[in-house]
Amino acid sequence: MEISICPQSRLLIPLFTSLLGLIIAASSECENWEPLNIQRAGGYGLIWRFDPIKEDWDVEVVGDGIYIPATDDDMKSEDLIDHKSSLHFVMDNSQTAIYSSNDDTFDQEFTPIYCELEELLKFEDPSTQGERSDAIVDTTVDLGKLNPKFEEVTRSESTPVDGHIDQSGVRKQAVPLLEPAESEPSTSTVCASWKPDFSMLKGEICLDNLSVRELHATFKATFGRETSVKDKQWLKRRISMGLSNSCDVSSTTFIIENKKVKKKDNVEDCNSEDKNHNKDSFTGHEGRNVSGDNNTSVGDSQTIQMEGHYSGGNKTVQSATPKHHIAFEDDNQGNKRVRKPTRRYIEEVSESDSREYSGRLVSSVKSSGNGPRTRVRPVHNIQPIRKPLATRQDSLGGSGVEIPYVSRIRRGRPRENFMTLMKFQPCEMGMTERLVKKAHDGHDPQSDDEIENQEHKATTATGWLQHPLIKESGENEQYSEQSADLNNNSDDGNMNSYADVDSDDNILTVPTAKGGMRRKHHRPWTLSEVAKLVEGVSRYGAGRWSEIKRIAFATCSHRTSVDLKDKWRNLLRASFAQLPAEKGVQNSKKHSSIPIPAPILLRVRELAETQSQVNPDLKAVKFGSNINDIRSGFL
DNA sequence: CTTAGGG
DNA sequence: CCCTAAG
Repeated sequence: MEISICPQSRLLIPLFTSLLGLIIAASSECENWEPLNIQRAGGYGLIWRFDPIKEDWDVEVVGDGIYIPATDDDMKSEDLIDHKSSLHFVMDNSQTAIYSSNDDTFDQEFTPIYCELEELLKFEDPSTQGERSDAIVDTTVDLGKLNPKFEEVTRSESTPVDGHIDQSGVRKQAVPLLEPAESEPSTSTVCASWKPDFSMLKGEICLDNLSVRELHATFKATFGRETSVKDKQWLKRRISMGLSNSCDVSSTTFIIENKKVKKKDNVEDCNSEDKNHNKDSFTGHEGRNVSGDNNTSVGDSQTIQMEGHYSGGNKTVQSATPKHHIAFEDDNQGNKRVRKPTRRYIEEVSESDSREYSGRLVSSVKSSGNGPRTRVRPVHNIQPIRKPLATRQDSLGGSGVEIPYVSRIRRGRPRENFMTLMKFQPCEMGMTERLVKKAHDGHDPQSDDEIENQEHKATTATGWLQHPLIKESGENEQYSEQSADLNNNSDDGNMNSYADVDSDDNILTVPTAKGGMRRKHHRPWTLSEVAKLVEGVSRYGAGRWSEIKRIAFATCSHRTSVDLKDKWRNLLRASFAQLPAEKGVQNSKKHSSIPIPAPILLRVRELAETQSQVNPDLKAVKFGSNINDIRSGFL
C-alpha cells in the first residue's frame, strides 16, 4: 500500500498519521478523496508505503523531500489545504479510490482499510497522472458498505475496478497497529486513546533511525526546548505528537532527508509555493450553507483537521461533523474514538518535562469540551512558574530559526486555521448568504468595508439593525479583533508579535500602543461582536447566554457566556446612561474601548425594555407587546 | 454546566 | 474580566 501525501496537506499528515491503518477521515461533506496533485504541490511529497513483508510502513520522499511547513500566512488568508488534497489511495490495479462517505455509521463502522496501493502520481510522469486522475473521478467507495465486506478479501485478490470500486478493490488487513498500551514515562490517558500515532508506522518520519541525540534535537525543534529524557521510545512518541499537532508542525521547519527529520533553515521557497497552492481555496466552500447545525459543511479534510485539533472545541463547530469522527478499528473495545492529543496533553507533556527542573507540576489549563478557550485556574497547586517558560524564544540550535512554543504559547485561542475556517461558517443568525458569498467571492477588503458601512447606514436609518450583518470582522481594520487574531496567529513563528494581543500567558498586563497598560486577557469588544450579542439577545432573550454563545459566537472561542452576560450588562448600563442626555452619538466617552454606536445602544435599550430588564419605572412603554411577538419578529 | 450578581 | 454562589 502506498499513500501519497503532498506537503500542502501537511495538516493532513498528522491526521493521516493518526489514521494510518484506518486511513480515513470524514466530514459531512468529505466526499472525495481525490488525487493529490503532486505537481502542484511543487513536487514534494511523501509516500508512505506499506511493506507487506515487513508489515510495516516506509516513508519515501518525493522530490526534494522538503517537508513544507504550514506557514501561518497560508492559514490566515487561505485554506489550509486545497480541499482536493486529500488522502487518496491507489489500488493494486492502478485505480484510485475516492473515498466517499457520508454514512452515518461511518465512525462506527469504519475499519481500517489497507489498500494495496501503488504509487499514485508519479510526478515524473504527467501522463500517468492525468490518466489516473480521470479514473479517480468516477471511482467511489462507500465506506459503509465497503467495510464489513472487505474483511474477507484476501490480500492476493485483485479485482479490476470499473467506475465504481467495489469491495474487491480494496482490502483490509488485520490492523497490526493496535498494540497494547506500552508503558512510558509520564503518559497521559489522552495518549493512550490516541493509538494510531507515528510510532505505529515505522515510517514515522523515521524517527526510528535517529539517535537519542538526534531525537533530542528533533525534540527541541518540535517543542522548542530540550529534554533530558533518554528514552528513545518516549522521545519519538513525543516528537510524533508534536509533529502531529498540525499547526505546530507547520511552524517548525523540517527537512526530511534520508528519511530523517531535520531542521530546515530556509523556509521561504516553500512558503511561496504554499501560497500559490492555496490560492483558490476559498471558492471551494462557496455556496455551502452556513446554517450552523448539522448541515454545516466545511470542506473535506479541513473539517477533519479542525476536528482533530479542536475536538473538544466549540460545539457548533463540532456539530459540523458529529457523525464523522474517526473511528479506530478496535470497535470491540468500547468504540473508542481516535483522538489526537489535545493541546492540553501536549502541554502536559511538555510541562511534565519541565518538572524535571521545576520540580513542580504546573499545568492547570482548563481544557474542556467547551472549546479552545482555556483559562488558567488556580485550582491545584499551581505555581506561576510558567513565567520563565513562557517567553521562550528559542531558536533552533542557534540556527536562528525560531520555533514557536508549541505547547504553551498557543493556549486559549483557536488556531487561525480554525478561525479561518470559521470565517466561512459564520454565525447563522441573520447571517446572510450575501455576506458569506461576499466573503467567498474575493475577500475584497473594500467590499467588506462597504458592508460594514451598509450596516451602519441601515442602523442609523432605522435606528435598528434590520439585518444585522455581522461581519466577520477579519478584514476590517477598524474593528478587526479577529484580524488581530489572525495576524497574531500568523506570527506563530514570529515570536515578537506574541508579546501583545494574544498569548494569555502569565503576564497580566500588556503595553498598548498608547502607552497604557492593558490587561492581557482583555479583549476589547468589537462592534461586530456587540452586534452579534445584541442580535443574539434579540433572538434568544437576555439570559440565554449559552445559547447565544453557541449560536452567535460560535466563531469566537473566547467570549464565554459569562462574557456575553457581562457585556450585555455593560451595554445596558451604557444604553441607559446615555439615554437622558440623548446624545446623538456616543462621543463623550474617551474610554479606550470602542464607542458603541447610538443605534446599537438604542436597540439594546429597546430589547431591555421588551424583555423586562429595565427598571420598572423606566419601562412605561412596555406593556403593549408580547415578548414572544417581538422575538418572533427576529426569527 | 449555566446563570446571576458582586468585585 | 474574574470569582462565586446558586439552580
